[in-house]
Amino acid sequence: PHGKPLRYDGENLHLEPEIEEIATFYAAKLGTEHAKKKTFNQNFFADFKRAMRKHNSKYSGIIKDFKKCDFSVIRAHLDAVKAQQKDMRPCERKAIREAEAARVAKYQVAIVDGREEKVGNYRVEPPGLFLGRGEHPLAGKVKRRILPEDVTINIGEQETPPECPLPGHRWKKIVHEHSVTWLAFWRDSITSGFKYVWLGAGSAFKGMSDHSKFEKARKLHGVIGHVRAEYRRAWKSKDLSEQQRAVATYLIDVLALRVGNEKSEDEADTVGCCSLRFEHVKLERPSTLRLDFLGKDSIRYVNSVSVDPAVFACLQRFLNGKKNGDDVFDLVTVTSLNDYLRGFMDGLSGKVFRTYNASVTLDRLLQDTAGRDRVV
DNA sequence: GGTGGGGACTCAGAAATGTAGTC
DNA sequence: AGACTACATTTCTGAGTCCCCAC
Repeated sequence: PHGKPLRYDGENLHLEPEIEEIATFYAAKLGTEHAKKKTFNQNFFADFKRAMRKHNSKYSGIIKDFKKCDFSVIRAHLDAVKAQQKDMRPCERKAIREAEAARVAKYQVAIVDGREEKVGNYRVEPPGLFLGRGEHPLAGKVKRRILPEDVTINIGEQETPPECPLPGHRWKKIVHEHSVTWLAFWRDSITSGFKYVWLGAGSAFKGMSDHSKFEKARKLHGVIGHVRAEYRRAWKSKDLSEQQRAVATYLIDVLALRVGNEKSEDEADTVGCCSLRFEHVKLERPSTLRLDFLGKDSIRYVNSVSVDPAVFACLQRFLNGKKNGDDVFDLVTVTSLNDYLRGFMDGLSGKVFRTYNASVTLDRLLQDTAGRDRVV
């Protein structure tokens, strides 16, 4: 606790440590795009008030209006701490950095099947405000502190589990899973999703996995002709769901779209191929498809492509009678699409097309530059 | 068979940190 | 030598994919 007050309606309020910490999370985000968003501020303030009630804060009945909260004293303190670090002499800063590196060194490696491997993320995520990308409904919520009691450790039966770093605490569970590659996991307090500790990208597990990914893409090269012939045929199918599946496959193949799984209400509204809706698609005669949607990470995708006339006719049928909010591919699910793709080749799924597409593109660019005295 | 949640993995943008060049 | 800065690299963690299994 730094003891710096929150200014509220012109008064200095010295918050209890737990409350002060949350106020400090917000102060750290002042001036960022996050703190300009309504959802972010609303979620933060709701959690801030909830924390005050939970800790029986004496300010619980006082702090009621977000607009009267002024975090600038706390922010000034954070800025001062940063400036102080910056003002340190380089040799001093270096010494601190080296001491910290020595302290964490033992957490950065793991022995796997007798080999020493680098660990990727060896720290749990610290508490703070959930940021999220785009218009995330949960942005600004307080992400709680992860304690040893939240963490499951995966280690060999014969090995001594790592010592719990917090005195008086213990790990949630010690397991010996041989079919997975994670070293530890906990659940995220905001999304309730899994958060894992993995080995580094250079580890054997990650390397083998990457290798098999590219081998799969290479294998797709062998059957892509068959896949294409098959989906072209299915554009003319009498079965509308088959038509939809064939057009979706075409878009994934030609435009390298992501498959587009369903998302829940408490996530940002983003889409991929199978979740495209009426409002994301425009058809322009004679045969231009115009796509405009928010994809992964709420990155906008805008593209106009000339498509096969048969695809254009299919899309006209799919959109017929639909309105905003309706799925373009209402008869296709990601599961059904991947089941269909697996019929062509073991392990084939929508994702493989993106790896394949990128690999073919890189290969072509390398061919194009070959022989021309260029560094690539 | 369709659906829905659990679970484990990759992908990827933002933020933090490091480095090299210039004054 | 140090400050300043632009650019590169690394870290962090949120956002996807996909498979499994129960109902």
